[in-house]
Amino acid sequence: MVEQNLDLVFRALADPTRRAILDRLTQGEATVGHLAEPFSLSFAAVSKHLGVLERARLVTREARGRERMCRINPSALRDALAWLEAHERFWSDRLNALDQLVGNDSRGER
Amino acid sequence: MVEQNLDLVFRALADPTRRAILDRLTQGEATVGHLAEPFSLSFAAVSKHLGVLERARLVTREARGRERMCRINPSALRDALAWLEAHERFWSDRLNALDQLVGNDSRGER
DNA sequence: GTATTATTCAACCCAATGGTTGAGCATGAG
DNA sequence: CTCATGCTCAACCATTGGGTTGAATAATAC
Repeated sequence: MVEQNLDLVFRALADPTRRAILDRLTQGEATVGHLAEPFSLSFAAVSKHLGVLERARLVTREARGRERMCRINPSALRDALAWLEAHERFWSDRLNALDQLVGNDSRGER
Repeated sequence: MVEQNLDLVFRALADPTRRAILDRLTQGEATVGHLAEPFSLSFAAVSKHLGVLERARLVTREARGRERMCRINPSALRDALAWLEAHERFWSDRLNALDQLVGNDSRGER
């Protein structure tokens, strides 16, 4: 997994519209038009967002007639998850250690 | 956990310098100057990066004498992890289902 | 007190982002 | 064939982002 991929993936995830699109796509594939509906955005804007997701390899677009079917790209997801899991594991350990150090259960506090 | 926090966290993670800083901080707290060393960047640039990480609540800076000690912020981390874990779990399930559907083990392929 | 060190702030530059609109291009419908 | 549909592309605009430099602040060293 290349460092640069992480840039693209995290940047892609940093936008609420794009996260909403991803959420929507977890319910199944959808056309660009269908994906655009919920947003008060121009068609082209949504198309651009899909471009960002596609470049991050989080989504694939496939021409189907004159429509474009979009779906989540599993293999790319694994790369991102690998990084996240590694850090999650490390940090979780560290957090537990910190909790003990502090001597209270500060989990979930804000 | 607010949507906007995710924006800040993911955006913060989208930069290789900032990820390197985080990696460095997992080995223990460090001053701004110490963190800046490995990079061929101005002091101010690193200070800015730390500002981004701080605003995302991934890092805290604490004045210690004339130095500023930086460390990873556990409680903020938990918020981000909650989101990541939820999606990881969902996607993992979906990926497994896809593997079975395709009828091969495509895990980790590129 | 003065000089030095550690860090931030402010102003600036340039490239990239997120948005718009309007034209362009296939494909499907009549 | 013609027209409408679905989508992308290109040009543009305003804002943000990452970087720089130089001045400002604050604590330590001498």
